Amino acid sequence: MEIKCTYIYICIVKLEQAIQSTKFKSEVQKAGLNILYTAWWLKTVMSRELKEFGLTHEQYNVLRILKGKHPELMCVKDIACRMIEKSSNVPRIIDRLEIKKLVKRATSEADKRETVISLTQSGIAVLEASTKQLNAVYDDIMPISEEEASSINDLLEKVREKEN
Amino acid sequence: MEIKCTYIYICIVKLEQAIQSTKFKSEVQKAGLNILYTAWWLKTVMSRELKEFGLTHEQYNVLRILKGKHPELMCVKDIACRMIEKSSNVPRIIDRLEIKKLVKRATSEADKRETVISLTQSGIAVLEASTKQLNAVYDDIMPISEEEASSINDLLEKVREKEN
DNA sequence: AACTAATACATGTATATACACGTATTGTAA
DNA sequence: TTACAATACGTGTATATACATGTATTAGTT
Repeated sequence: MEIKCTYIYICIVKLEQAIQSTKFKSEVQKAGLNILYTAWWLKTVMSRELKEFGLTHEQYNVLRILKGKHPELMCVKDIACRMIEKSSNVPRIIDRLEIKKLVKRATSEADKRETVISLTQSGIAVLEASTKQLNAVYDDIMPISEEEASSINDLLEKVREKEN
Repeated sequence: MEIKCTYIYICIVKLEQAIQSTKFKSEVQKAGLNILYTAWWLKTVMSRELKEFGLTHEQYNVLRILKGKHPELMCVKDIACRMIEKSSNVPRIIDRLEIKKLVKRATSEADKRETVISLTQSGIAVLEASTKQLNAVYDDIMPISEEEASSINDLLEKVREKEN
């Protein structure tokens, strides 16, 4: 795949080629870099697809979370704790989605501190179309078996074991 | 580990807890989310350490790349192609490093379009101290064997196989 | 009931990301 | 040799990230 960046065109597979480095302190350190690089690569591929729908990666993530509870309303903190990147500024992401009329904001009756968010019909439509596209791409770009995927899941959870 | 975020405190290990979701379309999709989440987690842990040295993750990355060729000078594009996140805006990262006197800019004699960058003594000192700290943390937070790390490396490279 | 702490979220700032574009310099071709 | 394309990198814009702070509301304490 050719990814256009500001300064370079890349077409790479191995980490050594990707970051032009051959000496790693250990396999563990290399794994750390590999995780960071693979995440960047995944985000780049997905963002490219989402762009067609006028969505960023994080905007899509918020829509997907809302869909998970739809037609229930969700408050900002419940969305935030489901985000992949926990430090995302959810109110601001909702700002952009609201401008595009993909979600609606309202003040909660039960607790007036809370802002409750709901998907609009337009939001549902955009989410469904983009999800369909994204799933197709996902299947295509991740040529691994369910068993291999399971191994990755187990190993990554072991990596994070000491979340202390 | 307790990570302070704008809205929440988290103390989690399993992806299901991390993003409050139990239904994944497949192990492959879960692996995608796991990679994204683990990368965010790693960056957060490393950034916390780097903060003591007044460095961001990407600023550290640029210093590390410069060190790899030191005392050779490097131009901006050679730094860019070694970055983990390829879309980083390297000139701007160098701006911040220059303000902190950790690197020096000069125009290349051979090609006047190029800006060549070099580490200052202060830059070397800060890099060495932060690397020492970071390596200790790395060893501590990634409790996996070299063999397990190798598996991760092989699997992630398989994930990116279709970089087409 | 009044006071204080905690919670929810909006907003502000510095930096980074993603991408477009402008300017200077170099390479290439008519 | 003059034009034109390519390259290098700085700069501008919108959004996101990371974090601090302000305001309104609720919960808890005396």
